[in-house]
Amino acid sequence: MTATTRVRLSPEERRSQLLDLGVRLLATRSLDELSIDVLAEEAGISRGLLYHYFGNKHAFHEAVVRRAADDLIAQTAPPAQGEPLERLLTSVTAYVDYVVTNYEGYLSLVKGAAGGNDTLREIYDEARSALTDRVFREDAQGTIITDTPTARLVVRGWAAMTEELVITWRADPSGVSREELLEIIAASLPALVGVIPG
Amino acid sequence: MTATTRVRLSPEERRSQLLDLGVRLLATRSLDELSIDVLAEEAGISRGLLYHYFGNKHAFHEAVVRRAADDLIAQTAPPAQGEPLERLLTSVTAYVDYVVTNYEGYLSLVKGAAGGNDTLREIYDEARSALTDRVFREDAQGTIITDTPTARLVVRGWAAMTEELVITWRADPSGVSREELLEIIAASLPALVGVIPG
DNA sequence: TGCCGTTATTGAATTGGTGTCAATAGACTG
DNA sequence: CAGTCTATTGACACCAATTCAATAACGGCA
Repeated sequence: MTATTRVRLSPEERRSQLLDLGVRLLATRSLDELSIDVLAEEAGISRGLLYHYFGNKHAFHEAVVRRAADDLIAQTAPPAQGEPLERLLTSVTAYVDYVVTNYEGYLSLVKGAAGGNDTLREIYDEARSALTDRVFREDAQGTIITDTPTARLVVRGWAAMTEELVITWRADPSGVSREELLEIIAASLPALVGVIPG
Repeated sequence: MTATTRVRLSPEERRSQLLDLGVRLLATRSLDELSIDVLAEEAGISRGLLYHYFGNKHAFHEAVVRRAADDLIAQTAPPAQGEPLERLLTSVTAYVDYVVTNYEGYLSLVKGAAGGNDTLREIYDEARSALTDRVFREDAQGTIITDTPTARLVVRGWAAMTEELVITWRADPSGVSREELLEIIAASLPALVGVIPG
């Protein structure tokens, strides 16, 4: 068919192109439907080239997930200035909007990472931390929360809850406004922290 | 090797044997590592027989997940009697203990279902509902919570948080006792409900 | 402008697991 | 104890993952 002459790119360009395409395709299919065949076809290259760059399918999937996670992290960076609670709200808002906009792709990312191997889960965990730890890293005064094992556990739980809320809401927003959702998420953290025994 | 003569069982027996084995093997490997080859080998039957009973791998996986979910539901059934809050605590306790005991298998179930197709996710959702809806189904008076779209959303978020808490805690319980964990989970629901706007 | 070397890229062959199906052989029945 | 039903098998077709020796763009140099 497309008997075009082969195009030769620099390794960085090619690698980047393939990763971008991989992330983009996650909006249409799940991670494990993202086969070497499909990717090569869409990219207009041979399957062999993918192996040249990524070694095997798992490694390719890892690289794609990492790229997607980096996108997320970059777009939800909390502001450098402001009150802890205010920064929290800003960051959460960015997260909600990101998920709303990139819904299908985000779903593939989450499901793929959760169902995948340990490496995938680690990458995903890092992205989650970006949403939580960063906001409190500079909250050394403990305005919101003091750093204990229990507090860490609760914050982690809060992050899981937040993800579930946003995904569920985005799938069916009926009856709940974006502002209500944001309010619930932001107010939840102090409420949960208040529940810590001791 | 095992050149045993073939054994002929009734369809119900065989089916049940294969599902039990499938659930048991989830403690050792993930859902998609549970290949037809592995199962047939472990069961001492031919691959063809698995296809005879389940049609294809997906259907087999669904059946295994459903069986595992049924186990969970059965073992976390809330008591018929008692105050709503008390019943909640009992049910949550059963859930925590179930996860602690069947950790590896539960992980495979959760990851497999989350990463899988819609059918798998539905089965998994039902199991989650067993932990939440059942407790409140008879709470028609609204002692704990009134039934609104927002409340449903929050309860769903609470369930996701609970799962994350238990799994994370079980992986590394240092610094947090089982009783503290239970207290956090049980107290979280009223705390979260209190955060609902309006 | 045209040759040359480097290396990005290909495609054919191999491997491994999924799914199909006609043939085989337990167990029950008369 | 032969006959029937059907649980069970094993060989084969198929598709996706993976390997690797051969190929051909592109930049540099004459």
